[in-house]
Amino acid sequence: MKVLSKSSEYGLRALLYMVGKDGGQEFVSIREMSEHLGISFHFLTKILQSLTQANLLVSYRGPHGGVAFKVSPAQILLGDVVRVLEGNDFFEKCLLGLPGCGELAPCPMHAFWKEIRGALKDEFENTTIADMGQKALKRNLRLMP
Amino acid sequence: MKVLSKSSEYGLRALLYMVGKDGGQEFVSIREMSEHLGISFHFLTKILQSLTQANLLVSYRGPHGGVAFKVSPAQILLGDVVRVLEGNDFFEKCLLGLPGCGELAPCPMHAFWKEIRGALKDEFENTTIADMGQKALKRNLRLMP
DNA sequence: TTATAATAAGACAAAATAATCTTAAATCTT
DNA sequence: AAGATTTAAGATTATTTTGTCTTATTATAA
Repeated sequence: MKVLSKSSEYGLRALLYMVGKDGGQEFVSIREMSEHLGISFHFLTKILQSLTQANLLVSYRGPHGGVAFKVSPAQILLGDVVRVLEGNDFFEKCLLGLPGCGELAPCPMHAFWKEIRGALKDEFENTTIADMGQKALKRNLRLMP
Repeated sequence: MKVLSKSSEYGLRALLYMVGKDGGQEFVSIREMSEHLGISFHFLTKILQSLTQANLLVSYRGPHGGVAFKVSPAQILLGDVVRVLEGNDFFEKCLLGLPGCGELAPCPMHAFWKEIRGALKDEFENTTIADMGQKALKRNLRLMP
């Protein structure tokens, strides 16, 4: 049951790392993150570039460069992140992959999938990176393999 | 939010088609299904082979051959199908993909993911192919694109 | 101003998933 | 017995996702 792509997994873990570091105030080196989190540096760079282009982060080159939050982590929803990294229809897809599935022409799974999918969407649309970061920090939760 | 692989999508759709056809009594041609459902014949064949090898279906070659339920569709859980087609750990995976994530060493998402994942597992472990097929038949629900 | 450190961008490669093709084996019909 | 039909099995190809490598660009610092 793989819900998120590697891009989303890595992107979220990186953002949580950033919050955990200093509350998300200053530039964090991508190299440093890639090493601490056990993620390929170049791959992570591309993921964070997407988040930069989506105006969630800002980046800075040169010594002491890295990425920092452009929008406060208290205003970035988990849903915002996955929508950037996986597309806007992330929470809309049919469980059986049928293109036109919806209230008008539901597939056999539609009724119950709607519930589950809705619950996840709800969580993702009401939880911020800061919320998760707080929790992670307080209880010292894992961010790496 | 793609939860199931194409194999599972196709496999479930095929089983639902079989139930819808005659209540799952007689052999249904894979060719016929592939055409009705808009799925590649050879790919579907391989998927149904897996379900046959897992003893959920039986197959028969030659004219009027095909596949039929070995176990009654009223005794096949949705969970059984996806476990065959995607592996036994289907309902156990960490949202962030961290290998050891669990109660002892939870990731920041663990608490809420456990809930959602549990709800889905619950549905899959308490809903049979026959249940879904009944519903589909009654309301004439879609099985193809 | 030169060397160094860092991200940006895009080409390239590897791996996993999805789809197709070919040949074999089993079964039925005539 | 011969031919047609159908699944079985495995090889091959295509596509998508994931990961790596190289070169450029920007910034700092000596």
